[in-house]
Amino acid sequence: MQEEVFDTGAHFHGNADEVPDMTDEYAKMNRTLRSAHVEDQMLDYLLRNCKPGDKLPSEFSLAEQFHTSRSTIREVMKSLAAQGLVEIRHGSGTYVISTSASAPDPLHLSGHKDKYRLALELFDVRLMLEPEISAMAAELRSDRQAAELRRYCDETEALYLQGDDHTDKDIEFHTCIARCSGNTVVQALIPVIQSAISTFCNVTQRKLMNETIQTHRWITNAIENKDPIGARCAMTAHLAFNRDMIQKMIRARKEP
Amino acid sequence: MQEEVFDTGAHFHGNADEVPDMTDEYAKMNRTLRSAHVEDQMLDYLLRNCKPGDKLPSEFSLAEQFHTSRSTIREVMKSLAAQGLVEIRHGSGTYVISTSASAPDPLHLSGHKDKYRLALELFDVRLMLEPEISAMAAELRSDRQAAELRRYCDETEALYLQGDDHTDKDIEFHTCIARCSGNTVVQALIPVIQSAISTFCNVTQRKLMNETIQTHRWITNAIENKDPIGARCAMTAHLAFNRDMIQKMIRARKEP
DNA sequence: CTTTTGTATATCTTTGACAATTTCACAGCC
DNA sequence: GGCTGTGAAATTGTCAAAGATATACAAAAG
Repeated sequence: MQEEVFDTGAHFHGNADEVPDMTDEYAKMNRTLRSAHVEDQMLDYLLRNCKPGDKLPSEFSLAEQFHTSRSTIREVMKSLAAQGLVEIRHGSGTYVISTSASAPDPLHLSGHKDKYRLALELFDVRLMLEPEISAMAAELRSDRQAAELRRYCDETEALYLQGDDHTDKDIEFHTCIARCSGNTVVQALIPVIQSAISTFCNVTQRKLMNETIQTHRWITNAIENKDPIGARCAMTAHLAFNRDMIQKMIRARKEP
Repeated sequence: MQEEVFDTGAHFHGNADEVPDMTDEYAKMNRTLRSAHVEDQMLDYLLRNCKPGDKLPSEFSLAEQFHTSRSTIREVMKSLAAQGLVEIRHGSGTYVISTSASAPDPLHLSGHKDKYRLALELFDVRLMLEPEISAMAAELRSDRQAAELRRYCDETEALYLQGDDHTDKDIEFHTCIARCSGNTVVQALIPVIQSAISTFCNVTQRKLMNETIQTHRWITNAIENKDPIGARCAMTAHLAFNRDMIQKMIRARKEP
């Protein structure tokens, strides 16, 4: 009773003679390997719609939904399992372990002495990367990605109103922008940097959330309107505001 | 010709202390999954007997040596690839990336499909980070650091005149600038990015070295003169030149 | 209620075949 | 000689089908 939860982008499979040439979206991808594409989509889905503990559809079912073979699905799953994202239980099924694809501390930032200063440096790096990335995202985004960003805004606000922690959603939002930009390096970098901020520094404050929600919408609007300069400005403002917050915390701790 | 390099523990060598023939008994006794066992052995072998760059036997050959099927081998390889230990190249073979469990590829960039595009993305990231870092370095450098930069320039030129590879010195030079800036995050990031370029992309060309040496001196002079804007410009020019080189290589490969 | 049994479902493994890609030697040309 | 392209060989990628093995769950037996 597993519904079609995955949007494989490859519907309209009525003709059994031959898959013409994938689909419009596939055609854009320059003939990349099937498994890599499936893995990307799977990763997208895991990061977006899954909670730890969730059970994935069976391999057979996944193979059908992705219009591929069980072997391919198995190899993708093995890869995801090796990355610690899912766990495969023989005879039972495949389960989501974690929805953040980040290793604990790949850059060895944990040994830093002054956590405020580390936070400042991390925000400096973000200020170099993310405004530019946002501009690129505004130019290159797909319609589906724009909708995704908007959804993250809504979900973050919902978590805020509930009083829950929105750190993970925040990371996903910024990672999604990196994904829109098409730059896979930044895409890998953002979650590492951001989770380092939340893990080692813990400088989030509740009064920041309001700003976060508002500015995230601002950024989203700019990207949706394909306005690169606007996106760059909004992202710069967002990060600068947060950096200033930390700067003030440092001063407050040192002066009095 | 690939010899029998793997001791699968499942041969009929007649070692009494060693496990007796258990080609079929593995599953029964150990209860561990076949693929997990093969992966363990493979990992053992990689960590002990392999150097980065080594080519592994073909999947078919491995399947024979481990008394298993190609599918199982493939799944093991997918898992190892996801851990950044090996790289699988379609039509070519499987190659060792790293022999240490410590991540030399913490961002998992090795699995990228198109190495030219990856190089481009890496340079894009450097273009976001390093000009700014250079400007900071120009303001914050110490006298000893300036001398250090100058020494790197000399050493790089010496290597060039000898005809040796100067990749490592190049990485040290840029890392040193990051150190001057005081930002430890960028300092950790630069070597990762730059070694990824030289490891996964291998787009260095001898005619680039001349430009490298000249521009490195330009950058060094600006930092020495405490000229932030000059340092930013020089670094931008340096990276932009290299990025353009790659862009041309991509065009050359696609157009004809 | 507890234990056993049976059944359905899921993953694991094997086998065989073919497609896609890369590599390399070799012939042909300037 | 040096360059080019062409085709065979090697290698990974994908697909399909079948049986083996492990788990989950419900029904039956004690």
